Amino acid sequence: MKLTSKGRYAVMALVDLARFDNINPVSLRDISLRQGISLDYLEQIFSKLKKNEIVKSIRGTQGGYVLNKNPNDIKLTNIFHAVDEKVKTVQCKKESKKGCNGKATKCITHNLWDELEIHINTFFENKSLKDLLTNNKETRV
Amino acid sequence: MKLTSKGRYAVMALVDLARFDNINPVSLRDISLRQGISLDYLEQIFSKLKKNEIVKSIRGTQGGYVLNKNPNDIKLTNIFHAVDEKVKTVQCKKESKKGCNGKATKCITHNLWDELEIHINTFFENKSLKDLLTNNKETRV
DNA sequence: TCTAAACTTGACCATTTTAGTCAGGTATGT
DNA sequence: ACATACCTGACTAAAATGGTCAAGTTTAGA
Ligand code: FES
Ligand code: FES
Repeated sequence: MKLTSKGRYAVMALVDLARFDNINPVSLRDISLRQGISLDYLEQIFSKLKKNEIVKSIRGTQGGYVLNKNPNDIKLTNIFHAVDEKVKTVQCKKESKKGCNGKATKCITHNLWDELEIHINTFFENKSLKDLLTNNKETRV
Repeated sequence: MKLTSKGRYAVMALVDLARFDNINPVSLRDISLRQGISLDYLEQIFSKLKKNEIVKSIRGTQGGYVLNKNPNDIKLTNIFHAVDEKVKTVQCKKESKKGCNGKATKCITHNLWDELEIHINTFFENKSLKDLLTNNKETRV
């Protein structure tokens, strides 16, 4: 169980973006420099964030990206979903009656993974970009 | 974020083992057949479980594996730790003062990943093998 | 109008991880 | 003796990861 850097970078970059978003759009080059993330990689990530309407782009000189929603309305769930960072704990298809072992019944640990998935998603749903802006906040779920 | 099948199988196999453990040791071959896990792979996994004193082995004919502790005392944490399934959310070294970006300060999302790690580990610590034995139990953390 | 900044797209790739397999062992109950 | 079952280490195909590279298009500003 781990977190890939695509999701990690996406959140990082959005926090950075939210901070500097006040007046002008923020260029990826700036984010790249401030956060130490490869520019080319950022472009891939923001392409997805844009498709999912989390950010808007402004082309041309002085262009950049802008949040497309209120930081309070951007949940971590949305971000992860946008960059295909999937919290996948069950192995089987959820709709299917079949188990992950190909047998006709769900495996003996199915319920466990399902619970875990809920547990993690709850965390992500309760956390918005705004929560991350105030740096030293104590948040317990 | 995902779960690898090594950890998944370990839990599966241990639940199976706990169920059939009453009188005789349980052979990996049986677990392999019942759960649809490759025997060779199971051997790797049980080798680690044994090193971590979660199971005991009994060699020879009619041999097999036996739990080394009360199911109530085997937490998911222990199992995952045994098979090197790591819940690693922060990227940086925890002890180090350096951030994941190599800079002198922790990155702007460090606290978030740290909270997440705690959140997940809490789940694993509160869940024992015994909890998994009664199949249709409702457990909410 | 020209140019540089910045977004856009898609192909490409090296490395690492995963999920095993294979080939040999060794111990032991019957 | 011999079958059963544990034990160990080496090996590997396939997928995921974490990028890079190249070739655009758009637009503000000089
Ligand atoms: S995870 Fe759903 S059947 Fe095994
Ligand atoms: S995760 Fe700890 S500094 Fe980035």
